[in-house]
Amino acid sequence: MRGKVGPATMREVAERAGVALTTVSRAFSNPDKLSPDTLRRIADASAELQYTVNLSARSLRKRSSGMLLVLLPDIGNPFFSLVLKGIEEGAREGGRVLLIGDTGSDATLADAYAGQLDAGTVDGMILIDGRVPFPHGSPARARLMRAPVVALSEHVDDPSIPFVGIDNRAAGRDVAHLLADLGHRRLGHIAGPAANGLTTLREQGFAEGARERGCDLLGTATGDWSIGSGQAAAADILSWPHRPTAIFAANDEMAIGAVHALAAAGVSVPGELSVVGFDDIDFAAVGSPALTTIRQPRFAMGRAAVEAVTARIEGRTTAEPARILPFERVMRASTGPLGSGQTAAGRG
Amino acid sequence: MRGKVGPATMREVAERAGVALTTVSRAFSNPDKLSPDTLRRIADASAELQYTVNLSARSLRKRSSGMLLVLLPDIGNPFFSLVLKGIEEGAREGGRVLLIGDTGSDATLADAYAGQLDAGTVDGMILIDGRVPFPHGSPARARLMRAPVVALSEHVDDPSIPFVGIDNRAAGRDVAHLLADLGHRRLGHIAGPAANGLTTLREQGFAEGARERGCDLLGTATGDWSIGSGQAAAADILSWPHRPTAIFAANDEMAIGAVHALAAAGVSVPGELSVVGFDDIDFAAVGSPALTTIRQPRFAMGRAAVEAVTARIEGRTTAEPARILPFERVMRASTGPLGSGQTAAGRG
DNA sequence: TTGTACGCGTTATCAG
DNA sequence: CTGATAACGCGTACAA
Repeated sequence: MRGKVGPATMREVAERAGVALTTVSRAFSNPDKLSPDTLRRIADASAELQYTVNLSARSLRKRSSGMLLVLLPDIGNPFFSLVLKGIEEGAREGGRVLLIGDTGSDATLADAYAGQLDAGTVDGMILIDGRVPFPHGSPARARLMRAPVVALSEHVDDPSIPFVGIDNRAAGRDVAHLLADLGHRRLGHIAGPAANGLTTLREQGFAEGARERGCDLLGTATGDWSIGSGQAAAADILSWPHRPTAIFAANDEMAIGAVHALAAAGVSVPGELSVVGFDDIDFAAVGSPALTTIRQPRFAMGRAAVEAVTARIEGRTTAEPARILPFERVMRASTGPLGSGQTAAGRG
Repeated sequence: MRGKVGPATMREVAERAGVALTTVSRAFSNPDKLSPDTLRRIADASAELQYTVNLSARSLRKRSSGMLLVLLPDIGNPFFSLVLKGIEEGAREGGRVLLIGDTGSDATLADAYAGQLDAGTVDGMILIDGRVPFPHGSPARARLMRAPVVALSEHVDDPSIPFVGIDNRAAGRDVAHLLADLGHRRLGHIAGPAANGLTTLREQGFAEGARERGCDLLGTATGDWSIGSGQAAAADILSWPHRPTAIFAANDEMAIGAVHALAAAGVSVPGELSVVGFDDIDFAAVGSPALTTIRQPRFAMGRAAVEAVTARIEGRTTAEPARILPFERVMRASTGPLGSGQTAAGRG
């Protein structure tokens, strides 16, 4: 007498619709090959039973799950929000769903997540944390390399994995040029964490651009992308024997933290010190002063990344090794020409 | 001659380790019940083959997947970042993984995601978008109600679903009291989208608190939680015939937008107008002026929510109908006593 | 166009 | 403590 508990199965739908199990299965994969009448009966039966395909079973059978795994270092970083929206939208259009792994930059954890790909639980993987799971040379790594994987935003050390993102080095150079064009000659940098690929590229580019324009890169303070680390870095910079007239923070959060610390220390921005950020997150536009920054096409990056994995999943050979998207200068109020503000205490 | 392609299976591990398939299975679920020697051989074999359990198969068999589904309206909203971190951490500790569904507040989409729960693809669900999937009274809804589901941050219309979050009405009242204590009597409000439960609660609470202290709530401008909508709302408020001396924005982003628009319009904050936000996102602390706001314990909320679903999943009857966490006033520079700034142009 | 039969990789049950 | 065997729900040759 006890009724069934779980959701309906195909067999139940089949019985109710008066067709064979197979037919129901086909109704969900190859609807075109069924007679309209049969299809309708199945649709009705499914609706009445509120039937949903069991994804575990389908996935076991098809060796594919309709899931995309996204590995990122910190879901709390607002930079990722729009990127994820782009990925989400693209995945949805492709009928796939997102599994998000926040690795906290922990390799063991990342490997654990990646095991899902290896186990066939997910169809493809987007790496936003700059690291390829599994030790180089291991069988698991080898298998990973044959799977649909793309690196987003940050390069990974394996060149055979397609990359989607901007040219970070060029962007770093551009910041130096921008500052040089404003007349600045003494530059400072707030870098991201040392081991990070983005940190390196932006810093190298910045140094290169400075050199090209005959500017002095007075020094580099190291942060960890967070607002707080930007504040600390700014305090550090203020203690340097030779103070720069402009600083470039490798992301907006550190730039915002720096601006805040500078204001607290009574240093006017951009009057005494110009500040440039990176990413153009939403809050960059509404700070005071609003932040000059480099805009990354975050949403488009997300879309491009899904497109790339999807292509590989479906066997389309769009195997471009890299998809470099354009970045963009966004000039706002946190930068000004050299000496603009040194004269007076401020301009009201 | 063609080698196998996919990852190793239990059978292969079993063969290599010289044990039965069943034994390998047990090694991964009940390791305690195996002899150390057997366990070791299986461990070795697994390592050599880089074996990973196939989660689809396990999930099919166990009718549970080790996944938690999180439904949220907008992954781009920084409020969710820390909440998600809390959920993530809790899920991980429980050996579970996160499936994140960004519904964009779209009911159809939410239902599609929720179907996964129904199909047993996910073990539990955390609703952060204030809506229970599936029409009231439908079989699917009925099944959902028996599944481990909790509402986080925003109440849902079904009282039988446990809630985790703060008392938003009380928080709204508190803001009014806070402002009244500073001497303000003419208040304005920037509300969230009309259909939203959070909007209603905070607005009602604010109105209530204002009434209690004999303040006039001059009007309410409606936003959509975004920075831009806060800017627009502020512009609107400036056009009111009677201008308030303090406004409460229902979240920090709108508050930040408002402060920005106010500054652009030459209105000093808090000199001429005090502004209070809600949530205490990271950026609230580093704006200029830094934002007075109500802090929600975002991380703890996430943790509490996983704890609640996990309890239900594991059959522990911690079936509290609600888990109300404390909010906290955070006084910063965007509020000041009435009239503090009306006298002079500013205080250097 | 529709139905039959088998297997995907695991876990649970029951013996040994 | 260990092993054989039967499902779990679905997709896909193959046959009709």
